[in-house]
Amino acid sequence: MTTPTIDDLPDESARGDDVRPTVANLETIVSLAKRRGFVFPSSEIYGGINAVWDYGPLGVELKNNVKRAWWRSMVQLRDDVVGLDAGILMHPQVWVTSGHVASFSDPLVECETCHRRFRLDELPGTEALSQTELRDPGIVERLNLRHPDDQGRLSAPRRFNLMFRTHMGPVEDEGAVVYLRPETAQGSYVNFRNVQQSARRKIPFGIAQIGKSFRNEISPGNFVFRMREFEQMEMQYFVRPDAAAGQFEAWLPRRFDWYRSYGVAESRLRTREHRPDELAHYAKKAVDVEYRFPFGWKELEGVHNRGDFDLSNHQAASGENLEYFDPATEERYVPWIVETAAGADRAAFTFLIDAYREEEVRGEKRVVLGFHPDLAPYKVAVLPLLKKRPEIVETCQRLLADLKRDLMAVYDDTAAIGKLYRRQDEIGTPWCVTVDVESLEDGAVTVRDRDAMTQERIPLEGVKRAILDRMEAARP
RNA sequence: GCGGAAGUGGCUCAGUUGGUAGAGCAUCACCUUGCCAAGGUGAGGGUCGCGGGUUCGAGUCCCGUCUUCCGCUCCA
Repeated sequence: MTTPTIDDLPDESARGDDVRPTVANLETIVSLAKRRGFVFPSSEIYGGINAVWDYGPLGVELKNNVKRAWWRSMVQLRDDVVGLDAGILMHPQVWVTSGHVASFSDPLVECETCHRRFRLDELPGTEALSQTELRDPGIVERLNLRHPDDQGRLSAPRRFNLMFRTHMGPVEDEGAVVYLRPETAQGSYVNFRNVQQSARRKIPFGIAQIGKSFRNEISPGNFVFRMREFEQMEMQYFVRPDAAAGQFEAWLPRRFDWYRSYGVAESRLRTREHRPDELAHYAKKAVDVEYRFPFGWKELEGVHNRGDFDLSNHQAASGENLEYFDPATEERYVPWIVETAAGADRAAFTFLIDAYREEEVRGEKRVVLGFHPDLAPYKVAVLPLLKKRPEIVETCQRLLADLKRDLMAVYDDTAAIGKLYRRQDEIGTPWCVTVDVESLEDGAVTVRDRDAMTQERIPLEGVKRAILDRMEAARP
């Protein structure tokens, strides 16, 4: 597979019709997710809590596999990116310096008559306003904005900060306020010098990080697409200032390609560049990789040129020197940063939706998940054709124990063979191994491939090798 | 957050003008069968999101609240 350049990527005008069947609606995938143990509503026995979801036995395998695949492509396979796991709690000054205390918020106005609150940018007459104008405290007065329903006077816009606050230590006063991080990136920035020196990296190099972030979103929703607690997979690439634009162009297609390489339909992927007025406060340029979800084209991952915004501000605020000295050219500069910011939950969600297939058998609709083998929760199921014969069950158990040493494997004997296969199809297990009466004679078993719908007799002792070889062959 | 819709066993739903809950699938057990959702018998599982009210009596009516979905909006 050749890596496309930025010009080869489909843009928002290229929204071709899918040839592959898609999930009819969100409810279908939500009920499948719950029925089979991928995702449950959080705290469900108490009525649930908004915008938090729990991963069940299969979901946690899927999400772990997604994170492992990302880490492999980003850290393991690259010489120029190293990993980091910074704390969720950071020094409060970090968020002042980063601009999140001031800017990471939505402007709200309150009606002085009915005391209801509105987003300023949703009021009639504010459509044309820029982000800067929306943050202007005098904007309501200047435009003489009123509550459309009762013509009540509106307060000046106040910001509703998207960061969760909590207290550090035993005293809950204002001086002890700390934030739950709204992005993992700042952990990489404040550790820039530590990582660069300890890992002896020369620019350009990157810091990769996977971890939880928290945003008190006003409008969460769409299942796990926008949650208040979510997991990010971010990579901060530190470059010479004059190399930032070129690195941006290089990273975007790599990230686009990553989703494709794990089986996401290219017709459901596209890129979209942010308009100047929708850029985040730190970004010079931003392009999203988007997926066509059942609820529309939505961002999967953002590639951002953050310039020297973060490091320069941290340098100024901390008084620490965060410049990089290039021994070859004897130059000294604050590096620019090209960031790739992906959502682990969104990625897992995408792979789940994109793996979804419906088949029709005898008028009955049934679901098959066609996960890439590296992402599938279980790689292989061991099934007895008859469970009456103890030797067959024992053979299954021995094989299972051997497979489990290297793979997620599962045994099931509580139904007829057709239903056992069916169950595995529904949770996306790529391979099934069936032990039958003949196996006791010839020491061979049937290996069934979900996608190819082929069956093959393989000697018992060669089964694990055969499956590992097939996984290796499918790996990007 | 605003506007609209909805919340009944794990899932999908039925439940007539209010009379103390049913089905299919799923799950489990046993019998039968033995390579692609098999058949039979049986079992478990719901104070109908939660709280209050009206009523002799509420899944069915009223109020509140929580949650989900669709739209607006926004980010990973």
